[in-house]
Amino acid sequence: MPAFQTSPGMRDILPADSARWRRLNGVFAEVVEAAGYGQIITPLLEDIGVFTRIGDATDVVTKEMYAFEDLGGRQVALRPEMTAAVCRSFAQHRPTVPWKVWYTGSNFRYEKPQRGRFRQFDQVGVEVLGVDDANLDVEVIALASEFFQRLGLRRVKLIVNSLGEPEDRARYVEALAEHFEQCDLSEQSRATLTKNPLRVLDSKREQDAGAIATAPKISEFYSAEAAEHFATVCAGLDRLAIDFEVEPTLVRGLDYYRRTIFEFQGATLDSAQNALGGGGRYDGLVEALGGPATPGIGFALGVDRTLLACEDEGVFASDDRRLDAFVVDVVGGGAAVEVTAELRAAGLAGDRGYDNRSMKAQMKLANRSGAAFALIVGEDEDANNTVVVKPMARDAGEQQTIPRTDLISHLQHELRNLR
RNA sequence: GUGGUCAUAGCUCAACAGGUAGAGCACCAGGUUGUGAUCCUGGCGGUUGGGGGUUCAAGUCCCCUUGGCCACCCCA
Repeated sequence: MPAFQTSPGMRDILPADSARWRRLNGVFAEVVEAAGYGQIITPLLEDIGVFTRIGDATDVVTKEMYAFEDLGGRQVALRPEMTAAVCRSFAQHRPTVPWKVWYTGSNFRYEKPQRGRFRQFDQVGVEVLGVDDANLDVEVIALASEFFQRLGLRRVKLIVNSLGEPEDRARYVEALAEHFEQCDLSEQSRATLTKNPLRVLDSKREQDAGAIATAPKISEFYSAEAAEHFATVCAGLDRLAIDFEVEPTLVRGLDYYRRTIFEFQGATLDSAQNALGGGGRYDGLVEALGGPATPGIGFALGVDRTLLACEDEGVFASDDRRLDAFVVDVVGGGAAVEVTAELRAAGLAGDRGYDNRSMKAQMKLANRSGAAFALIVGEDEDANNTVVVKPMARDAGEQQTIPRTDLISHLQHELRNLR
């Protein structure tokens, strides 16, 4: 019963998990940097208008924002997503296009937490501004796909769809509303219908299944350009041998999407929150934020959910931390301080015991640390300028007494033999 | 926001129909006066999430509250 604990939906990522966290970020950075993307770091806090001005009617911006007035009287919000912030940045700095950026960081949404859903959650993602080419859509989807592959995930399902041009989408929404009006929808879907008919397609309730199955299809409303754009995307994915399914009911959450949209689902995730990530085109978003008319596309992947999927697929088999050496300081003198510093200066990973604890206690620490060698500094060693080097592995041979001057080169030699 | 469910030691969990809280793991120490991982012995550790009520007596029953989990919703 601690006096304080993390606020609901927020948590500490402790060392055991943060290593995986770092690995995921590392893999992502490798994949996207190799494709010409540069990292962008934007503030956690933005003018609230960055998120509201785009006219999004979703819960994300209407009900779930951490919004408040700062001490200067500005209306601000913790970012609930990254895309709008990146577009704001584009409109502010007007970089030359194509502008290809990637990011990693936290977002905030005031939702009720459950498995795979937190109030502070991390995403990695990319955004590209200023390119209309459908082949870019292919590239962006391929990058996410490559990232999952590189992580070691095998059972990630890709679904894609196109919402058509804005006019196509508008006509479709109208037709959809008309259709659903005549159906016996669930109460919740009826409420959704008045806000955004598209999202009724997302309903998982059985009562709505029939109405959704008989609903008009977006593909019937595509203009020639939209149809061609989408066909190019599908052909490109085929060409790269990326498995995907066209899912006509995929609409994605945020309202600003146009044309290509896609989502990655964890096939193994036994959870309601199985969307690992998704994205799409949002031509028009930059303009809505006061910039020039600029096409855009991107995706965001949930770090927590991707890590859950990794867990389920057993991707991280062995990730225990390993030290090269652990210094056991029996005399509590300066020798151990020097030895530890020399280790680290030589680029070896080393820790040590403190508080003059018994040799036995410190050996236990050495064992627990996973160090390859224990370096014992006792009375004799301190007096003779030597260190006992003891291999910790079960069958790694006898310990040796080594002169301090030879310690580092001896260790480096021994470590090489271990690998 | 709605619904369900749960809350006991640092962790995982016990405690018959209300009788005054226990185990494993972890941690610490000793067995081994300079040596871990095994083994043995011992130790530390809890106002049973918080508050109120019923009762001679509440971890156990009732109410409120806080938090976790799961689902709806929403979405990553």
